[in-house]
Amino acid sequence: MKVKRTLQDVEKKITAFFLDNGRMPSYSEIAEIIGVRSKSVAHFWVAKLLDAGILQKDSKGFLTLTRNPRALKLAGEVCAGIPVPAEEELRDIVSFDEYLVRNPQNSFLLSVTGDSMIDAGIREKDLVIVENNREPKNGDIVLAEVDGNWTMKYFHKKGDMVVLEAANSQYSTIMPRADLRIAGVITAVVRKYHK
Amino acid sequence: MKVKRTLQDVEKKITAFFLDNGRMPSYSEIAEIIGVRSKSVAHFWVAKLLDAGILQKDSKGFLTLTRNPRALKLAGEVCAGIPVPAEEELRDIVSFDEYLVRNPQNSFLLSVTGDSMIDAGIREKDLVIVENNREPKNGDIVLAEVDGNWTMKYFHKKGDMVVLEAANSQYSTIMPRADLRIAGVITAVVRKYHK
DNA sequence: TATGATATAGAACGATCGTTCTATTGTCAA
DNA sequence: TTGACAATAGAACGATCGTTCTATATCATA
Repeated sequence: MKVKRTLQDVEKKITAFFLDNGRMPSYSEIAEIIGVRSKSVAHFWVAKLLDAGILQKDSKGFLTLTRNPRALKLAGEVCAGIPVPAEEELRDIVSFDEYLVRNPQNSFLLSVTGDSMIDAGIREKDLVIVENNREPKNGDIVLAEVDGNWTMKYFHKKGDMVVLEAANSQYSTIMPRADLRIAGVITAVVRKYHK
Repeated sequence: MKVKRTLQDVEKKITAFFLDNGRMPSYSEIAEIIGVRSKSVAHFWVAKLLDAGILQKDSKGFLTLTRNPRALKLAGEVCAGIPVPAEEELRDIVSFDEYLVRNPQNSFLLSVTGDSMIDAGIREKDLVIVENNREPKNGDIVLAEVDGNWTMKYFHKKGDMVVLEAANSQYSTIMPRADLRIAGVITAVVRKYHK
């Protein structure tokens, strides 16, 4: 009933602990989760992981994960034959939370209803991230109150005239009166298949 | 030059530390970041935050943040007048990383080129999350190699016959031969405006 | 001004931390 | 079988942790 412990095993268990608890385990806890009774054994394995570059220590000597455990690999690294986007921006995506939301305090989520933005690729049940306290620019998609209903429209401003335009030919362009209320600007769209 | 310290000030500084360092600060560090010289002062303020429910302690006594600092508010809580989706699923979204990616190890990112899925709301420069090691079902969008090119298509299987269909009327339906390669199933789409 | 509440400083305490040491066990190749 | 190395156990150490204490400074209000 002997099991051979590998670097990957230990890494996975520490990563799992981090994801579960939101912090790194102490050496006592590492000993516990890898199934040994001595802290020095945990120290022994952590030294290996540090040596392999899988773990790091920050400036205060605390253990940290070298790579974001939720980071996704890029296509080019995974599957030869798939064209590599090679966009520099992509290399920095380690967290969708950071990538999608610039200003968490001033943003909120909205589940899309209706088809007024279908031609812009925004569909029913998509989630949109709306950021308030942001000045809409021409061509932005905004969340606005029109005739008592909240909808999403393209925003255009010509001089002092504001025009709200749907991305759906079945809707007509709207030129609201003074009581226009704009709740925010859509900064991102996410859609999940396979719930 | 006296500044009045408030609960919100301290909360913000601790949250900022957590976001920067990926861990909670020690009491010494809290004293440092709020600008006092004594650990007991940090303890004094942490006690207040614990009392207010802004901070918590986990089972081991370690400080943790009560709420995810990156979590987005739901529309209904933020802006009265905006229709509340009231979908139960929405209440659990605290992290896009967790929400979008079920299986980080077997998923990768791809930047979309081409317009073959435009009618499915997947546009050029969108990011799609592709999960391999998943059996495609009818109606799924898959990443497949067709005639030496990688494209995204709807997947349909009728008996033993596999049909790949674009979501763009300008493309014809493809019924590949035996050398069909499917790299994975698209599980999510994200689009960011305002880079 | 007097008084109480609030906020800060600094010292002290036991507990736990990370680290290091010795000793023992297990594994595999010579 | 034997020797070399890897892996584990357990004890010990100083350092830092979180906590608690007393004492002082600041502020609002009576």
